[in-house]
Amino acid sequence: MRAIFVGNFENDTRQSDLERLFSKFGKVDRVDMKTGFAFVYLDNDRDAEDAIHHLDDRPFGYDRRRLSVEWARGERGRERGHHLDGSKSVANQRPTKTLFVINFDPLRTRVSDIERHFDPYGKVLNVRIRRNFAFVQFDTQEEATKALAATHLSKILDRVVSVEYALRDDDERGERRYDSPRRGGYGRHVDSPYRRSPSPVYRRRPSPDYGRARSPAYGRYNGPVYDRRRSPDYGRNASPEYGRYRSRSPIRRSRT
DNA sequence: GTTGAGCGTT
Repeated sequence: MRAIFVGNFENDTRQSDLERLFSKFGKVDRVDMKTGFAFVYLDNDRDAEDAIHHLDDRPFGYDRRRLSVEWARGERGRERGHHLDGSKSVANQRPTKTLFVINFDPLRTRVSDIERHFDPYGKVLNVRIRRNFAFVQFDTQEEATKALAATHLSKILDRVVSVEYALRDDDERGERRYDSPRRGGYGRHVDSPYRRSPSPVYRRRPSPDYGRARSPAYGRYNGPVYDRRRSPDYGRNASPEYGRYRSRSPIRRSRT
């Protein structure tokens, strides 16, 4: 089952919209909704071909933008056993009571939604959303494990989510941080004459800052973006300058 | 125009 790439739909297009659209051509296995594009899986590749032929370049949605529909490029789009759970296939080894949840709709999903979603599987102690992912902490490992099994690839607000064990359990979070400056002596790697990191740590992908206001530059305005329909202002245009890296200009002024 | 976001701070 190959993945079909779908692009150029409106930003408020939902997974179910695509599901509905593609289901006319065959059984939809799943839709992996990303931002601005999505991957659709039809059980039958023949049906997929069919869908591609019929849907590519076809006006869709309120704005009647022309969809881009084609076979997904890249390895992940090809057959290769499908660990296409959206995960990096290197899910976490070590079970933790805190689960890492990703791929929900970062704009609409709230803590309460996630909480409600995981609640049936145990006592949820804490839910935190950060950017495009969330952490759900359970009281016990059993609950967490059970919850993971039950919710991985389940839908939250219409989006299929990936659930994994978090790298760090909420419990064990940085107890060692500012514990006490130089106690014991596990700081042998810190006393180098150089600063911690001399070179600017390359940020990983410039992942969008969901939840936070991304200064202009995120999402080009192809025209009026406020009258799409619905509420013109979700309140996220506030905070004009959220970034500290506001001045990326060469004002490095090496201390003189 | 777009091809798979990935581990957090009180």
